[in-house]
Parts: sequence; structure tokens; C-alpha cells
Amino acid sequence: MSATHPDGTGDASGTEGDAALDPRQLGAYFVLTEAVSLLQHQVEQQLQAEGDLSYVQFQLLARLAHAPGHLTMTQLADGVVYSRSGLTYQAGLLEKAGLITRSPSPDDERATLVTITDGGRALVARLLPGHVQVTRRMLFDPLSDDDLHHLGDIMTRVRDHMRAQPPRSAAPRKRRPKPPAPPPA
Amino acid sequence: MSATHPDGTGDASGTEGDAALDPRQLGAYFVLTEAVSLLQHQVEQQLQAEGDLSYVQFQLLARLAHAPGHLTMTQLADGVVYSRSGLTYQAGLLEKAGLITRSPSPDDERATLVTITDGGRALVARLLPGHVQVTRRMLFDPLSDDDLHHLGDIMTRVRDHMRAQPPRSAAPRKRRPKPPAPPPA
DNA sequence: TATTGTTATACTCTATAACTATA
DNA sequence: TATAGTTATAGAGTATAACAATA
Repeated sequence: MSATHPDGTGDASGTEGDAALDPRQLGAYFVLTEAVSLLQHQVEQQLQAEGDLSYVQFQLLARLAHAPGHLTMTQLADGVVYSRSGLTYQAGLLEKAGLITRSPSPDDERATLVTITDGGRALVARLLPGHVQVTRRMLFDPLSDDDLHHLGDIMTRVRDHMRAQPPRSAAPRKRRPKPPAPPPA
Repeated sequence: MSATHPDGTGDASGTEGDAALDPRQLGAYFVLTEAVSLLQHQVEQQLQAEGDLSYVQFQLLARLAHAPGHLTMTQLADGVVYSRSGLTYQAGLLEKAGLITRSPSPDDERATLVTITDGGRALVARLLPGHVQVTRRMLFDPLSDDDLHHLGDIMTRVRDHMRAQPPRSAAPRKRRPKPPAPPPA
């Protein structure tokens, strides 16, 4: 976190070739993220309080509960974004809690099949009403049927658009290469 | 979280006393959180790559940049949700990076006034175009003017509704009380 | 006594790289 | 060689509680 070149040149405004967001877009963006952040916070509170689960853990369980059969680790990770090791960590916790089981796949010996247990299903079932209640109270109470329709429609298009986006080479700088330190002795 | 279908277990539906979400609401909710999660991830990547800032840090700086004068720690924390100590931690990082300064308030000797430095403003200015570009590419490209209007309107109402919500006593269980261990000897 | 902010500490989570084993 | 998953480890972030200073 370095304030690289703090040269005070006001280069924020649209002189860069790429058009900037207009105020309405910026406003919509800010209010969207703010609202979702508030919602997420409440949801996390509820899941933690009633089920001792983090949001990610709930997502993983819900995903498994909705899936037809088993999922491999990779399939399970897909869409929950983070690294393999992160999933291994969470799966370890969930397995220790008796909410899922892991077993080798018969099709591909490298793969691990993840299965939700009855306990896992029960927990999801137990948490879902409260989850839904929070969501409704926070998100849907102020919305009309028409709003709901619009919101679902809009965000579906946005989501599909996002999913279709290529990984985008536009990541200009890699974190920091960090030369490998020579091993001692 | 595939937005689409509700769920096979059926235990979400209204047998609990409180009305459950209907499939369309559930779908809208899932797709909303999924889309925002994807967006946030991209935004975080960009801020990290181009400015070595976390999203929270950027939010804090942006908040300061927009504020008329100084903000106290408490004012700054408000809306970014987390604990005082968390803010102190982040403020420490930002101050060390020369992006903000902290000074005692003349009005209230207990309070600390946070001020964004020129370097901080410059950094925000430098990051904003890319930030905006990611946001536009991910969020606004697939949206019409009409969509944008609806989205802003809807989420503003949602946000206001959320902000107006009382802290809600409905937090049934506190984390875990954990009895204080008696100090040894 | 209540409030503002800091500190100390413990814990959770995520990411990177090295590793094993299968394909 | 590439892929699936795990492990080790390090780092960032957050929360809790105890604390000091001020209102």
C-alpha cells in the first residue's frame, strides 16, 4: 500500500480515453454495494447466531443441498471463487462438524466427491427460514412485485454478462514476484 | 449459487409461521448476491493491482475524499460496519502509508479527527478511473438507461429501508457467553 | 458513569507454493 | 505434462476485552 506517485494531478475525471461513469451510474453503484453490504452483514449475523456457520460455509452447504448427487471439490469451489486450499480448509471444518463427507471418486481417482450428510441437510433446513426471514425483512419488504421483477431481471442479465466475461488480461501488474529466498544451509 | 431454481427439499416453503420467500424472491436474492460477489472480486483485484489497496481501505479513503472536512473515527467507521479496533487497525495502515493523518479534535478531546492527505486524494484519483472502468464493464454494460434508473431507484429504497431498521432484538443467541476463567493465583 | 479511541490477543480466513497421486 | 486435492505456512483482517483519557 504505497501512495505511489502522489502528484495531486486530478486525473480522476474523464480525460483518460475511457468514459467515466456518470453521476447516476456512480450513485447506483454505491447504493448497490452499500445495500448488499448491509444485507450480508445481517445474514452473517443470523447464520452465525443460529447455526454457528459462516456465510461461505452456508453457501457451500446450500450448494450441496441443491445439487442432485455429489460434487467434486472443484465443482463445489466453482462460483465460490476462492482457492483450492481455501476450499480444503472449509471442507475440513464442515467434515469435522459432521455436515459433509468426502470420499474418492470412482470415475477419477484424483477427484474427491463431497456429500452432504443428513445432519448437514438438517442444518440447512433449520437455518433457511431465518435466513429467508432476514432477507425478506431487509431486502424485499420495501419492494413491490414490479420492483422484484425488475431486480431479478436486471441482476440476471448482469450476472450472465459477468460470467461470460473473459478473465480479462487487463490485470496489468501481478502482485509482486518476490524472488525466492535461498534455503538456509 | 445458481439463481434459478428454489430448492428440492421444500423445507423453505411456508410451514414455519413466517411466510417464506417465493421462488422468484429467492432467485432474485441469489442472483443479486452472486452478481455482487463477482463484481466485488473484480473490483478488489483492480484496487490491489493498481493501488495496493484493499476494498475497505479504498472505501475509507473515498469516504474521506468526499467528506467536506474531517471525520472522527466513529463517523468514519459508521457505515463501514466493523469494530472500532478494526478501524484503528486500518487507519494505522493508511496513516503509515501517508494517505491519512490523525489529530486530536479541538471540540472533543476524546475524539480523533481523520484527514485525508494530498497523497491520499491523489491515490483515490488515480484508482477511480480503473475502478469505474471495471464497474462499468461488469455492471453497466449490459444495462439500458431504463435498467439503470430502476436499479438505482430500487436499491436506494432498499438501502434506506435497511438503514431505518432497528438493530432488531431478534438476535436470539449471543455468540457463546464463555464464562470468565478465574485468574490463577 | 458513558463515550472515544487504542492496545493486546486470539482467531478466522485466504493465498502461495510445494507436494502427492492420478490422467 | 497437466490436473485434483492436500498440506504448510504466512499474512491480512476482524472481534473481544481490557485499558486510558475525556465528557
